Amino acid sequence: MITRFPPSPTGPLHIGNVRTALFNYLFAKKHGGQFIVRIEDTDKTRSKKEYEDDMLESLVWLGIKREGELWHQSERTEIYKKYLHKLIDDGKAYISHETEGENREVVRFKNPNKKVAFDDLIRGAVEFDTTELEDFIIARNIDDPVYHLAVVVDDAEAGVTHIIRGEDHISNTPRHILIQEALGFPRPIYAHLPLILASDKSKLSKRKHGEAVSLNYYRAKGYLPEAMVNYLALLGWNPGTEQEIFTMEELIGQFDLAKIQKGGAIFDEKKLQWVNKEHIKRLPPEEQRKLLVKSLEGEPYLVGEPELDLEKLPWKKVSKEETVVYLEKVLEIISSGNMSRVPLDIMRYAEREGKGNVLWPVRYALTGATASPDPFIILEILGKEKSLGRLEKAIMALKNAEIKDS
RNA sequence: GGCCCUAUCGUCUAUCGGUUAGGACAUUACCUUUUCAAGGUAAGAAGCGGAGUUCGACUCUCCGUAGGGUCACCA
Repeated sequence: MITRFPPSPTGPLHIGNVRTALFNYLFAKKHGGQFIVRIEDTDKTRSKKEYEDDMLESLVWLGIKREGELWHQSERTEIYKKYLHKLIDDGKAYISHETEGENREVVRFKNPNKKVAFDDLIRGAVEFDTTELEDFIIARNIDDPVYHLAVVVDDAEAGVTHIIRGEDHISNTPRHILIQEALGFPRPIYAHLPLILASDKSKLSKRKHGEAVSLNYYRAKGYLPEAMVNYLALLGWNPGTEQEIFTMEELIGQFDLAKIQKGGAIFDEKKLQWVNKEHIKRLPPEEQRKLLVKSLEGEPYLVGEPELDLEKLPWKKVSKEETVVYLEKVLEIISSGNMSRVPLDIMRYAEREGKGNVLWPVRYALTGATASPDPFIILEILGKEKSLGRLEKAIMALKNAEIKDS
């Protein structure tokens, strides 16, 4: 059993492609087969080496491991040429003299104009009448094959048994089957995946939906590879149980093409966030802390000056006067102690006075946010000077308010 | 428009003829003295419409309707 992922290096790796690669990988691994990758760079003007490198590196990051050698279609023109000649010699294709277009002598496939039916693993029986395809082009010239010819040849030569790809390819399938038949290749088993949709239910596309369609966008936002894999696996597939958080190994063990959805699925970053959070929780504490700190970079309440609402500063029923006392004590601890034992001292004090009474106003004074990570992390990120400054400011504000009140 | 595909809460989905239609994300409310990008409890929220098949349809068939994909010398 061999599955494949054939990206075209004309842009950064797309979320939809990631899922397609993942499903091919999971299916192959589940059945002890092989997962291969091949670069479809027959479009010489749009293909770029940097995109290829990015895609390959992305797969490594995700933990999707390819096997076998990496084919480049651009290096296989002699092979395609051989098959092109065979087709022409057999009368299954012919050189067509065009009156329009750049290339005057394209190679066209002689369409037998028949009905082509295939059993799709996800959709069941699908039938097309190929007549409307007419004598479609399979090469720009004898040295320059078009996608349809190249895929069929490569899949056959690589021994690909299962073609799992996006639904947008379903209408290409009859063409491919026709070429396979003309060349005497065996027919692989097809499975067409439902598309990943944007919130407007249209296919996710760079043109329409911008950066949010590329894996790099989410990677830069700090999402874990495990979370991307987990979430994407759940888009259009489910194990039939109520488990939602999976490791790659678990996915491989439970993956089943028969449980794939037929309709498209909208990509929901909110749920991705939740999946990501669940994976973070399963990490060792030091890793979690590192991630937390990293994710806080650029947080508005850390970068700019926090706006304080004095009413929110004291915890619950605590008065402003008492809050001032608590904050001044913390201020003292921070300015006198060395930073490494400050958290311990504050905690000890807070436990004596009531954790909420002390910790809440400290955290709020530092961030101006009613929800944020704990005060100690904030303290560490802000540093001694900045933290002291913010605490002093809060204390001053409280004192001024008291004067006004009385 | 032709061809193809699809159709359960806002979203991802369970259900393979008989269920108070289940779960998760999100939302809302409440709780929590807060080492908390948190946790807990609760609530609201769905079978596109119409025929048929059947004792019985979310589930099967057909017809509508809606949405999507595709119609390149791009992959």
